[in-house]
Amino acid sequence: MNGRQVSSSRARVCIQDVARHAGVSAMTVSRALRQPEKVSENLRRRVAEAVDRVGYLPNRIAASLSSSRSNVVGLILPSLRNSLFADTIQGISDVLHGAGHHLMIADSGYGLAGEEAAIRAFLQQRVCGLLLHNTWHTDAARRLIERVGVPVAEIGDLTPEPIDITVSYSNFEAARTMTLLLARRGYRHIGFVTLPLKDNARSVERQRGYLSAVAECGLAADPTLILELPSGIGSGAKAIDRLSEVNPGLDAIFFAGDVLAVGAILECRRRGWAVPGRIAIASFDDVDLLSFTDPPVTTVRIPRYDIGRLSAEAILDRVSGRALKPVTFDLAFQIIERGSA
Amino acid sequence: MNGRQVSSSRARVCIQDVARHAGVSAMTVSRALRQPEKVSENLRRRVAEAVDRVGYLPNRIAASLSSSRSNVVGLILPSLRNSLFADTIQGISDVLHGAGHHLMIADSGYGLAGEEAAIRAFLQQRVCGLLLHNTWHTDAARRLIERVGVPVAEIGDLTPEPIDITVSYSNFEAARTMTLLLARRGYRHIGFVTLPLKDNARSVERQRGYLSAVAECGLAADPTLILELPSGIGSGAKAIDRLSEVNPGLDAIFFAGDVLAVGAILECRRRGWAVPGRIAIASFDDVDLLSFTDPPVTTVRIPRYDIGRLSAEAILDRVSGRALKPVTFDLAFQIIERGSA
DNA sequence: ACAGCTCATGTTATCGATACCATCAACAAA
DNA sequence: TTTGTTGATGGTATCGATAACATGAGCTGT
Repeated sequence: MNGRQVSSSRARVCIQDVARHAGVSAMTVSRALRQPEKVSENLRRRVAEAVDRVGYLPNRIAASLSSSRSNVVGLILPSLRNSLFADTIQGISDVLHGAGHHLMIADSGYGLAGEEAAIRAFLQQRVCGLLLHNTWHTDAARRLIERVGVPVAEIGDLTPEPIDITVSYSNFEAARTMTLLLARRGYRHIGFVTLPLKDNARSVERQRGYLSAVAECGLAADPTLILELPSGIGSGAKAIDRLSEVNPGLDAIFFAGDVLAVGAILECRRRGWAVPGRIAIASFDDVDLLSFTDPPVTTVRIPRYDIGRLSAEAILDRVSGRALKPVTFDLAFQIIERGSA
Repeated sequence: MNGRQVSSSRARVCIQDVARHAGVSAMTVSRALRQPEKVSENLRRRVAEAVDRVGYLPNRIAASLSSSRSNVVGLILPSLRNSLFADTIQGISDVLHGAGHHLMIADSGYGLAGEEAAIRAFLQQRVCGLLLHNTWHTDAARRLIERVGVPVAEIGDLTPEPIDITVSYSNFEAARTMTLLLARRGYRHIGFVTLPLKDNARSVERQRGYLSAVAECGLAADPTLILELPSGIGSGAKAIDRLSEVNPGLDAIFFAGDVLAVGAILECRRRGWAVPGRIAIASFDDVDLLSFTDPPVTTVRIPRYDIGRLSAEAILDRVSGRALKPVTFDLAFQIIERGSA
């Protein structure tokens, strides 16, 4: 007897104890719980009884080790603070929990190195799938994932070099489409405000979309029309300030993310500028607030909940062997035309 | 040889393989990785080399089972969609990941039964600690937690019957204080808008705080001044509508949560009502938007990030044995006086 | 020079469940 | 009656790491 330390107070109940109480073997208990249809009616009842008599809580850690099968999916986001991710998380969670799986969350701190660290940590936890919001990754991260062979879904953007599954929309097309809309409406000096570009494929793609549209329309690609600002409402006001100062002819601004546009609307009102009379405003991401401002803001709506739901489903399909090959879901974004442009 | 199915393609590397390559025992590898100071300089190097030659990823599942120690903390929120929780999650995550721990998240769907299910699931995953936003729980949930003996921190409110650790602020006092402020400012017909009360201790406490303040000031506890509405900006406008219709004398509204107040501000502007001239508005939770509206909104600021940080720290202290007893952190809320009241 | 220590490393049993195979009863087919 | 088949249950090795103890080399002090 190799008496390993056992915290005496709380008696850990294991499957053996249940087996004893039910007068069967551990194996049978395991089966009765996981494949009730495989055991006799009678046994099923006896086991169920024993389970709650002794207060048995199956040990998923042991089950995972034994079956080399995990029921945890890891999600890595740039930041947990950004409320835009909330819908996606809910979509993921709804699917996973509905299927008896669990969700682990980490943030990359908006950095590739941070993402790699999180991936490594999750692989050590033996997650059965990974959901990555980033589409840029370090080489080491890609190698790790490939070597382990874990299913991965990238959900932040469509990408030319997917690791595996992709469930997203085209940031490029979304930004391009919105810019074209502004041009079609007759705006000729369209400012563009982007969130930080560093390590952020989505921001870069949106900017490319803007530039592409501008070129298509034969408008000047004036670098003074572009501004990179940190997230937050305050940045909206700052953008109005800076862009209009340098570009007197400015007649529209496309805010490529977050709640920037709300700040801009408020700032315009403060200045007494008519929107869209004096300046038009467009946004990215349909935060519900945008429909309540005066005027309500024209924006790109992203199917965030669905991205979460579908990506989780794709991962589960892979985990369960129902699907085997990489797939790409190109979810449609939607332009919501409101009064601001 | 009991050939268990092994997916042949991806060779799982285990500690034994590292040991072989380094010419030492598995135990030594384990030590070299976890307690480098316990092995010779020389070995440390050889093991490190072997680790990345063979591409070893420690299996935390096996480690947990073997040591009966987990490095995963479970967090249960009423909903993942609510962006108010984002700061708290970030606080928790920062602490946990800084200590090599992980975060599992589930939502209770704003229901006690949902919470119990999530707790049970997390205990099966053998989390080393639980963070609960609710302070109301089913009896079964309380029994489960007690029997397992896992450290728990309740973070949504201070409570007279804590399970264990509490890290929060007093919803009652916060609401009471704000209501008193309004009364002191001379408002006599103070409306109160609450989020749904069902299964939600926080909402109930806030309402109690309001009622307590109203009573203290000798104002009438008029039930027509109280309105229960679902979350969302739209509810703000609806509240203005309904309350002012029934109560012509209404001179202030205290919105006890979420972004309700923003909707109200926007609605007032639409109606051309002066704030606070025609009606004063106060809010709960300092969403940054509230400081950008016109007028900016007087509100209660909750130290959400700190709640996350401190609760995670408290759990880790308990897990590591540094702390043993239940504690309560009563974090101060803060009244932010702005122009709306 | 030898008991007594310390420090580095190895051996073995174990955590709790599951995969795989063995077994055995009941029953159908020949 | 015998063989084959099906269905229910049990036995044993195993997943991959770690705790606890064992070992053995090098060192100290008297």
